[in-house]
Amino acid sequence: MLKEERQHSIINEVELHNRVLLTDLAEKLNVSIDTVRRDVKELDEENLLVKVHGGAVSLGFANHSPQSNNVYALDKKIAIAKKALALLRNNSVILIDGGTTCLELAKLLPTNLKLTCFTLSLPVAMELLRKPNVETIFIGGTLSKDSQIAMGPSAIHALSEIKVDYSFIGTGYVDTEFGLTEFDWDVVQTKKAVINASKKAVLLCISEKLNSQHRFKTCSLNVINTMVTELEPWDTKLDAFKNLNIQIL
Amino acid sequence: MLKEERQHSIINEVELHNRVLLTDLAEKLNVSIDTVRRDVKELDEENLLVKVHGGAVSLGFANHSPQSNNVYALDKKIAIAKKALALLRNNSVILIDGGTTCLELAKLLPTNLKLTCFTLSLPVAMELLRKPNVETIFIGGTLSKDSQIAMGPSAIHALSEIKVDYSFIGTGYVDTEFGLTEFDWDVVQTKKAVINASKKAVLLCISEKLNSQHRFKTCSLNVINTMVTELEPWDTKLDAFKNLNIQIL
DNA sequence: AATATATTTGCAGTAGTTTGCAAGTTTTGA
DNA sequence: TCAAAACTTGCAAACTACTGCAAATATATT
Repeated sequence: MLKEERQHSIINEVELHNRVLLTDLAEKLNVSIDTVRRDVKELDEENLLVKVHGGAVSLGFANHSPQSNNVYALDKKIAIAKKALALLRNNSVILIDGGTTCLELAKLLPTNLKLTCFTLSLPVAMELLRKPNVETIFIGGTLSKDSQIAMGPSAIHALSEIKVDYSFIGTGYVDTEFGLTEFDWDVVQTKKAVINASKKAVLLCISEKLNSQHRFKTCSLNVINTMVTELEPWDTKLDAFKNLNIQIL
Repeated sequence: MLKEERQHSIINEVELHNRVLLTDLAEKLNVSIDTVRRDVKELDEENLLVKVHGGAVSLGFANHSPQSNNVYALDKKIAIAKKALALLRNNSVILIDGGTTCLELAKLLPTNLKLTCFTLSLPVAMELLRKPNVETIFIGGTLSKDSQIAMGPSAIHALSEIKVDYSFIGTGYVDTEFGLTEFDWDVVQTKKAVINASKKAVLLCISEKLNSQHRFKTCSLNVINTMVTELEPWDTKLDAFKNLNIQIL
């Protein structure tokens, strides 16, 4: 096997799984660990990956800095996603909804966490495929052009046949009185089906959305088991939600 | 054997397999390794391949940066996709399979063409969402990490409930005797379901794949209605396929 | 056709790379 | 803090590359 081939495989492996161990590479490529070490060192010097102790990580993974994709309040959404991670256990069966906050959750799933993960969202699915220990199942349906989410009867029907441990959902608007509301009727129908398909529903929601409403209602707040915001639990903005028997993270 | 001839063989070999060893070339071409070395050096200087220690790699392969997703024989695949477009009419209901050739078809769909389009492939779905007049329906299922395609029982079941006008499919290997074959068993099961879900099946296939086989059979060539390659219809490589009642584009 | 000129090819010796191993040092995580 | 794992360095064996040269082949000229 040529050196170039080997290095190409290493790049592929790193890009696919975000990280890789030198020992695994050596075994897979049938060369000594020294050779792999030298290869990774060269690739690091060419800025094709980042070498770390014991292995290598992809460039995208190494850059913890918020990249080119400018998401509104990305730092808050990342904070929310990190908190939500605490709910996950090995071998959980979960569902991740669409939206930028849920996408951050998908991105931040640890590579060593074993999960079965359903989703309706194309971008979330793309991220989940990068996680070596996550089995990803896409709920099929008609795709919405702007939200990139599967919707419609077939998606709702597919959801009726599953029951996941946790679903992580976003919402357009949330309010103590009206609950979760949306601008779009189809989105509401799909989110209802998602909530029905889950033992526990976890709402991921930045504080800007608290106390806002729109025209179509997804559900009342009492069907939500856990709400995750970027705020500290004792923040006064959350007071109104604490009386509703919701776990607040 | 003329020098030109030999160098042409070397280029072919490198492009087809992405890499080649000087020792193998010397043996195959019945010349000394020095001669091959000089040939490869010249070809490298002409930027027709990249010489590396012990062999040579193709241009696309050499630049193993993950960002520039270099597709093998992209120009041929684009040519195939353009030909396949001729089959489409407004309001057709079609299915586009995964694979790089099918992805090119999705990219090249005219923005004014009205279609209902099913797919199992995440990258194809991403492209279809960019087309304003295409209604995209994703066939859900367990997503494969390397092919980024929905597979498994639920995908096969979802396929059993539809019948599209045309399905555009790729294949790993194709041969007049053995038909369409694949490396992967699950892929074969899914492709079978795709073909059953379509009134007409269109095979998109670069000429390099003609007359090659692998271990699992998708279907015989007689269930394929149309075959699209980058070759001219009168190319002799297609002669063997013309006796099989297949439309050739 | 015969000769001169240029190119190509294979060989041999030398120079340079790559690889795996071993000994010693550093980092990591409990 | 300690033990395990990972890293560094130097080295020898195997492999690959380059150089110059002579024989073989091709091309051009008379």
